[in-house]
Parts: sequence; C-alpha cells; structure tokens
Amino acid sequence: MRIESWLDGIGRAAITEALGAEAPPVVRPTQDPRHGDYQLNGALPLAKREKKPPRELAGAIAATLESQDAIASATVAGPGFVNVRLDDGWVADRLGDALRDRARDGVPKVAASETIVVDFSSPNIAKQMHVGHVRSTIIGAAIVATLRFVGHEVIGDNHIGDWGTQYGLLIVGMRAFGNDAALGAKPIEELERVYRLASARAKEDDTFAAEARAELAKLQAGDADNRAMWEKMVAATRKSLDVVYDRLGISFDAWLGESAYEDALPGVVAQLLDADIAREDDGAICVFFNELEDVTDPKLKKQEVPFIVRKRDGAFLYSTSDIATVQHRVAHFGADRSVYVVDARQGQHFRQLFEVCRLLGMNIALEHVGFGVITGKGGKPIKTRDGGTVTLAGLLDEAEERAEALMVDMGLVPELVAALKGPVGIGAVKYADLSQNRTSNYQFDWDKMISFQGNSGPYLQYAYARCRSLLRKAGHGDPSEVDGAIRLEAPAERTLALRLLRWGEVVHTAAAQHHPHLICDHVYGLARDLSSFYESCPVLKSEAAARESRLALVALTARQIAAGLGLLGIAAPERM
RNA sequence: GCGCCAGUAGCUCAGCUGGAUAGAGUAUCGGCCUCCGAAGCCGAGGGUCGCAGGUUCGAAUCCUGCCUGGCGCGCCA
Repeated sequence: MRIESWLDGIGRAAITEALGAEAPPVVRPTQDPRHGDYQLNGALPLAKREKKPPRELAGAIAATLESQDAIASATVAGPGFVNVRLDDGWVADRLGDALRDRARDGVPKVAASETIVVDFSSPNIAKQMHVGHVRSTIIGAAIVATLRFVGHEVIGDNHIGDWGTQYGLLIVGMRAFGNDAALGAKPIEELERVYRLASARAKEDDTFAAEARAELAKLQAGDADNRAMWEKMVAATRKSLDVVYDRLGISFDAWLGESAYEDALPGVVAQLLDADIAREDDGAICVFFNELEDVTDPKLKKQEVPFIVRKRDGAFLYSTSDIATVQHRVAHFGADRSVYVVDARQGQHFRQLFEVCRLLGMNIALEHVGFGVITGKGGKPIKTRDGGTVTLAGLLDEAEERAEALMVDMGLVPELVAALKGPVGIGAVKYADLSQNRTSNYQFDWDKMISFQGNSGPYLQYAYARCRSLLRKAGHGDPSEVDGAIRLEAPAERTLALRLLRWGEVVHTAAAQHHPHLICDHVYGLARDLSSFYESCPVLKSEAAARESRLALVALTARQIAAGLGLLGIAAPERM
C-alpha cells in the first residue's frame, strides 16, 4: 500500500463530501508525534479561495474523516490543520497484509508500466574505470532496480565510448609499441601504456599523427585489419570491465556503445538538414536554437552556441550518435522513456539533445539524471597518495581492506571476516554514495563510510543481522515464514509500525524522482526505530501474543531492510 | 558575457511541489550491559538556514538582486 497516496484519496473525498468543493488535501507526515501521525493542510488555501474561516472548513473535513475505520481521530489544530491519528488495529492489519505478501512486501506496482531505457556507467574502451565512473554506475544500478521493482520494463544500457578519434592513435600505437602477451594478461594497462606513448609521439611527430588519422579513416571505412584490431581492443577491455562489474554485482541488459550507431549517423544529419533544423556554418553542420521558431525552451532560444552534429572535416560527434541512440531506443526497444545517469556537467548537452529530439518529433520522454562530482576531503579533487588517478578497482580494494581491518579489530572470527569484507566494504562504498541527494557534490570520506556507527552501510547490515539472529533464536530461518498477528501497544512498536507502513510510498517516490537516497533514509530510519524498539520491548521473553506480534514486526523490518538494501545493490548478510 | 549547480549545527549532510518549536550522523559532555547482539540505546549543549528585499495568514522552501564556491559554454566525450 501507499499510505500517503491513500490518505490523499480519502482526504480529497472528505473535502468533496463535507464542503462540496474540489481541492487537494495536502497530506504530510507530522513533524511532531503530538500532532498525530499525518496532517492535512488543504483547508488553509481552500479557505482563502472560498472566503470562509479555515478552522471551520478544517472542522468539517475532520468530522468526515473520523467516520473512516482507518482513522482513530481527526482534530483541528492551529490556524486550520487537520491532525490525523491512524487506528492501531487498522495499521496492524495493513502490516499483516504486507507480511503475507511474500513477493512484494505489500508494495503495489505502478498503474501504467512503461518501457524505460536507463543509460548508465558508460566507461571508455581502452581505459580503466576510475572514480569518475563510480557515481553513474552505482546510482544507475539503483535506479534500474527501483524502476523495475515498481513495475516498469527496464533496459539497463551501457553506452560505452568505443568509437572515436583515439582509435587511430591506438591502432598505430599498437603496431609501434604494442605487446600482445601484455594485452592478453593485463589488457587495459597495456592499452593505456600504448595510448600514452602514441599520443606523446603524435605531438612531436607529424607523420605519425597523420598516420593515426589515416588509420582511423580506414577503420571507419570498414578496413578489415583495423576492424579486427579494434574488436580485439574492445574485447580485451570488456573482459576487464566485467571483472569490476562482477565485484560490484552490477549487470546490464545491453551494451550498445557509440560504435553501434555508426551507420545511422549520415542519416541523422540528412534528416536534420531536411527538416531545416540544422544548417551549415563554417563548414560544420549545426543546430542554432536561437534561429528556430519551434524552440520552446527559453534558455535555449537565446543561446548562440550551436549544437554541432558534423564537423568541418566531415566527422560526426557524440551529439550525432546520441540522436541516433534515441531513435534506436524508440524503434528497437519501443522505449517510452530514456533516462541518462550522467554527470551534471553535461546538463547543457542533454538540454540541447532533448530539444533536438523534440524538434524531430520523437515520441519519447527524455530525462537527464545528473549528479555532482566526487571530491576528497576539503572539496579538493580525489587523488592517490602519489597524486595519480584513483581507479575504481583500486577503490574497491581499499574498501575491502578497510572493512577487513575494522572487523578484525572488532574481534570477528577470521572466516566471517573473509566472507564479509567484500559485502561490507563494497556495500559501504555504495551506501555512502547513494545516501546523499545525488544533485550535490559528494565528499568522499573513508572513515565515515566504513563505520559501524551512524548512517552507514555497515550499520544497516548490522541491524539486519541482529534481526536475523533474533528470528533464528525463535526458530525462524527465514523472515518470510513469520506470519503472526500484529498488535500495537508500546510506543516504540507504534513508531516502528508507522515507519514500516511508509515503505510503499517511499519506493514509489524514489522511483518517480530517481532519488535512491529516499530509500536510504527509510532503511536507516527503520534501523534506528528497530534499535529503540529492541531496547524497550523484549521479544523472546514476552508472553505468547506479544512475542508473536513482536516477532512479526522484527520479521517485516528485516524484510524491508533487505529489500531496501537490495534495491541499492547492497548485500544483507545473515550473520556478522 | 550567457547558463547550470551548490551555500542549513564545529565537520558531513537531510529537509526545497510553502505549514506548527529547522532535523540526522559525527564530534563534545552526561547516563544505561546479572536482561533477546552495547557494532546499541537514552539524554544535553550546539543554528542571523550566505546577504538584502519582495509575495503570503505562514518562507530554509517561491520571486528579484547581490556575495561566495564549483562547473559548462563551435567542431573532445
């Protein structure tokens, strides 16, 4: 169930019934428990519209709401708030429904399922993934999982950078400096080494640079040798990317890189010219938004810098392949929506891209899910000790090492430490990233991240393990087999129950807004409410009915924590 | 010059489709293990919500201007 949507519905009906008016009830959880569980603030703006005293309207709404079984009391407070307290028995019944829904924990699916392509991670071929790829990869995977869970048809697409000017250099570089054995053993390291040498040589040696351009042209014209070498480089890179994705537990439904759209690019440009959306300028083919009648975005309308789709030398750009990609997503996947999980710095590019697609009359919703950059302490760029770029693999190594050291320190048995260092270390990295609102910059801090205290991944895993331990003691190997009647008596039980009741709403909001941190907030709140409950409400030692009810609350909490962590891509170990 | 994002407790961050006394974590201080996992819980102190105007019954939230920081702006991706 989605509690707030449900309250919105009955609130709206109450307004219509009591006042004969149509108005939004404006449902919010109360900030202070003394004001009840939820408040409806809709009477205040309505009073202004109807020119009536707000408390009078609120009173009529409250009286109508109180006739609902779900509502224990509805009272008027302050200038015209309606404070609602939910009925304990009704809340307990809803949690019972969730408990019996073993597949979805009571979370409904969206009314209208869409086909959504999520474009995320997108590393470049022949380069290692580094910290810059962390956020897109982790946030993207969480967005895919969440959209899929609420009932959409989702295609996670790794739009890798596998085409472009660097291949000319790599091809001549491999011929001049390459080592096939090294390419087999450590492919990316070898490609990076060759690229560095080739690019340095090209700067000093004009013939070498010209050769690189010629080889690129041959590759793009379909030359068999160059094509074979390119394929070899792509395959080698793919192999080592897979190692990192395996460690992260992340997979894709498609790997359609830029090269996949190569054939479509001339057609895209022709189409733009035919439709008079693009024109030639200084040899390049450009879209000038400030010259086009149909541009609706006021910011673009006055923008003088063009969106270039073909360079003066005839080569295409990522703008061109991005348009072709959107067309393919519509034609091939039947996508209703395409979501780009890409650094916020590319916001302008997407703004332009989306407008071009709209001008072309494409029937697809396009969204840029941007995020801030990762920085080190003090907001400075993140670097290794010797000033180098931090690779993603190196980051994961360090996370595991730190998790291991901490667990050894805490006295965990060696077998457990060995089994948990991956889930805990990598889970901590993911949680730290996801728990922050993605739009702001993210300050990387190992000590905050790999900690069993506070709002961290390990703390949540610990809370989960505690639930499982308690359930095991009661003879339940699996939280989904617990099915007792819930009664709410102690305040801590009620607080926990109200939090549990919000899960469906949280998941749907997180999905709709592409905000995984809402899931983090919820799960963290659950862990805290659980700990308080745990202190004040004995479970195993209580008499039969209370014991059964409390075990059910613990089981449902465990299931929601596991489900939440699951959507975030974080493991929930049974023991730690 | 144009544009985007950010500025909230010492630090790291929530809260931003307007609602009651602005919340967490961390750090600091004080309590709680003969009792289901103290990796925890309970409590205290700590705020000109960058500044100034405006709209409103009501502004951290909306509007305008300014300040500070980060970033993007013709043939890279």
